Amino acid sequence: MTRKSRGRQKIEMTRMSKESNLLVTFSKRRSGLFKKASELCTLCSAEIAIIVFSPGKKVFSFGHPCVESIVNRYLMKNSTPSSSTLQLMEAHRNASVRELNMQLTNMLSQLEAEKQCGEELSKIRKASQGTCWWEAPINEIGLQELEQLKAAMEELKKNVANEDGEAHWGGVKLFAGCSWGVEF
Amino acid sequence: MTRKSRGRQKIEMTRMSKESNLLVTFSKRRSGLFKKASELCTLCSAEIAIIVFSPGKKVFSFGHPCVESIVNRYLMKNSTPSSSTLQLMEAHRNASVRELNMQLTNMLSQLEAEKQCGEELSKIRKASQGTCWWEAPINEIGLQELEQLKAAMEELKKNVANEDGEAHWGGVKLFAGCSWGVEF
DNA sequence: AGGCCTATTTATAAAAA
DNA sequence: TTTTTTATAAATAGGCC
Repeated sequence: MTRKSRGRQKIEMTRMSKESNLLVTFSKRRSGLFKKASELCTLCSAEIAIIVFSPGKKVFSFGHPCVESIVNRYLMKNSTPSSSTLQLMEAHRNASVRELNMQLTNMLSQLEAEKQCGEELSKIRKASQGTCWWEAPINEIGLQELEQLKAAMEELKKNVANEDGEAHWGGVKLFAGCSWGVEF
Repeated sequence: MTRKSRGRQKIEMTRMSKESNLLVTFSKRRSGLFKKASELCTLCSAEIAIIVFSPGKKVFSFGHPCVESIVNRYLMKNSTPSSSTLQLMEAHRNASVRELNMQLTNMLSQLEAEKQCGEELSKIRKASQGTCWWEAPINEIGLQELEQLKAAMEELKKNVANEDGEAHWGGVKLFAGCSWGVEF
């Protein structure tokens, strides 16, 4: 009787040369991997997440109890301000930061206008001091605080515009941008 | 001759009852799982990340080329505004959002002061219109824009204070908070 | 892709080191 | 804990549907 098959053959542990073989092996071994994972989960009460990108960039995943919860727990443990964990957040917020930057530019011109407005008021009040009976008392602190606000926002604008992704303001890291999406 | 061992025995696929056995099996099968994963990577040019939490909550991971890059790619693909992917970002930014809220409160009082300042100016200008030779021309647009800015910031403040984690402003999602950390 | 088959290679349970 | 041993259970390469 002729052998129906030579049975399982030993293979060299390098990238498989035949693309057709590679595809079928990928499929078989991927399911084997997921099976091993699920066995480890049930036998030992382990929690496992597996993410696989195929040679064709398709994504497969296994998770017990689910991928997200395990990945989040993992990222929580490993998150430090400068770690690459933040890269995801950066990517998600980049558009938002640009938006914020634009809004800040708008706010700055608004505040510039307000400052000039305040200066006019100051001039007028000085010039007319004690001469106009109708002049109400005005809080002197307004202009001073406005100056501080303007300086602070200019600092913020400069830092947000930095390209190193580590903007600071007064020694405090700017942790995330915000998209305001308002038209003044 | 007496058998030295009965060899590998079939086991039931449920949580192992003997804790000592469970520990040994976890260790062996975990390394077996990681070996299978690395073989799949080399044979098929796959990219794999595995995160394992042991029964004792210790974390083990395998990644080729590295866990972070694969997890990030996975999260990118699966991120939708309402998905639990955002929970991580939420957690990272919650403190920052509180800070932002505080800053906005400060800015609002600043702007309130500026608005009153502008109103005083308006009054004064109206009252002294054409009567004071030293009055410089003042840009009327300042106050109007200030009103808009104030309304917009109040809206933002209200939305940032929302606890559903989905603040909006003018229909645009607030995608991330920002910690300014400035003292006015 | 997803099963089935067979012969063979691998993984591993149990015990001991 | 990891490693070794032994004997056996599982996984799988290469076919073929």
